[in-house]
Amino acid sequence: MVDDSAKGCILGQFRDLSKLHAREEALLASLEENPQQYAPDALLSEAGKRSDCFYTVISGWACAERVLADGSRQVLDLFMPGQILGLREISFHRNLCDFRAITEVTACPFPRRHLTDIFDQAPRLADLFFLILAREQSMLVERVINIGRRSAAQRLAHFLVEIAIRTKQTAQSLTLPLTQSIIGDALSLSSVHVSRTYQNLRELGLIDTDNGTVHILDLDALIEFGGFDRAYLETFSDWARQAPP
Amino acid sequence: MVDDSAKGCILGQFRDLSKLHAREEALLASLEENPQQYAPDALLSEAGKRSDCFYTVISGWACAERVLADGSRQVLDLFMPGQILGLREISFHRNLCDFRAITEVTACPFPRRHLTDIFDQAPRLADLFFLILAREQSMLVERVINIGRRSAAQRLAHFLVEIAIRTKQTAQSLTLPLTQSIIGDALSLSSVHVSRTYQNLRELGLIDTDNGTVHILDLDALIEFGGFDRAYLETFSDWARQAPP
DNA sequence: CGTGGGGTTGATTCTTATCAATTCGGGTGG
DNA sequence: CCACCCGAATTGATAAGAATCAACCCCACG
Repeated sequence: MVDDSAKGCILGQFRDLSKLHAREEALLASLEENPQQYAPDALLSEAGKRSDCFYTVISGWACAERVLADGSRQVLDLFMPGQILGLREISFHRNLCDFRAITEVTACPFPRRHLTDIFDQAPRLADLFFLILAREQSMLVERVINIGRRSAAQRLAHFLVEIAIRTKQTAQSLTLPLTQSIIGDALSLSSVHVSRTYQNLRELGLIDTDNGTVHILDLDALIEFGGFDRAYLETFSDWARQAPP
Repeated sequence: MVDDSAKGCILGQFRDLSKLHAREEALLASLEENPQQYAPDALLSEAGKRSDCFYTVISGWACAERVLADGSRQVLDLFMPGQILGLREISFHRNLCDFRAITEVTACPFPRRHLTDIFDQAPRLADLFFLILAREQSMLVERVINIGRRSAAQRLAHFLVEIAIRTKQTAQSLTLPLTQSIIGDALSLSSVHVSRTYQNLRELGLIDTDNGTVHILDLDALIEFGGFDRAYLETFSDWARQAPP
């Protein structure tokens, strides 16, 4: 169980992975000392620019995106409260993609160097960051498969299930602050086709929609239909060094 | 410059990232003590199975793939000598995808636990593994963009450039031990369409092919055409703790 | 009341998949 | 050395899925 104090901060996902010491929790909390506000559509960080920050998302939704030469856009990840944004960029001294606020966002930037300090002071947290990075990678793998191998309807079904599980809105009604255009850019579909595909899923009796909320009528059927496999979000290994007593 | 002793072992990519101590090099070398042979098409490791190994590839090509319920296949990564295979699976106790030899492969399995030992004994190597994982993730991002947003011809162009750069076959002729069917599964195209697309690129004067080797007639044009950006393979940050003197 | 962004609908076009037949090339066995 | 075989590559014909273009609706907001 994640207690309430972990809402809207990154402790939650770390606690999912391992029991933490007070000192480790304090170190993680130190990443969230400098909250900033970002308006919808604002860039937290821009492709091609030198960047030496990560961000933790406190509230709101953000995304990683890449805009191609022809103006088309691919949304690469969605970030929700409690997630770390920009980790993968650490390998490079220039950003490879944009990070953009979707809704009003509160996020805490912290310098890359801070992460090495943390690794120094709590080597075991390095393991956990490693796990988190690996898990993000698995989500990208699902994205490749979703975009590469599934029909529009399956893609959307898979996407909705992923969001439902990630936001723990297991109940039927799912609030998405996403326009169909953003969903299209995430699933490599045109916004027009997202609209038709919603209709399609409604006709199949899998979901119902009204105005920004999606009602999942039959979660199991949606999971089945979208070829969704919970494994990549839920079953974690016990690799990582244990906390000393 | 990478000296010859780093050919076919993972030292090469670590040295690209940072200067290493003899002790660190010895630790890395300890990952490559147990070479195994795999026939073409053999599975190193299978989706859904419990797994607690990584592999370093010594020779030959391998891939990560996922086979869907309907029998279609998505190739997720290609692995060449000197690369580490299976890192991302560390988050999970079951494999999320297959790892398969494409050619005859020599690879060294080593247990996950070994990695924590290394992190204990050389914390700075943890940073470098972190960087490598992040870089792999960036390659996946390019894959998403390639599959999601580019035409078949651009995809193939991008793919060929990536392979050329990764294998350092900068010269015009590029040897690929890949059937068009595998290329199709990697680019989310049918094998038939890969054939037509090759033809397309030949007509554009960008490449020429004969029997498993591709001649890149105009690398710059191919890069331009495929929308390729070297950044994700080449410019690395200097994050990571420095070697103590 | 206008205005504008998001969503819906219809008509058409484009890209790529699919299916089927044929060719090519390397390896094998007689 | 030749006949055969098999997997890979090519070619052609057709079909499906999604993009694009354009019009229109709805509604929140000034």
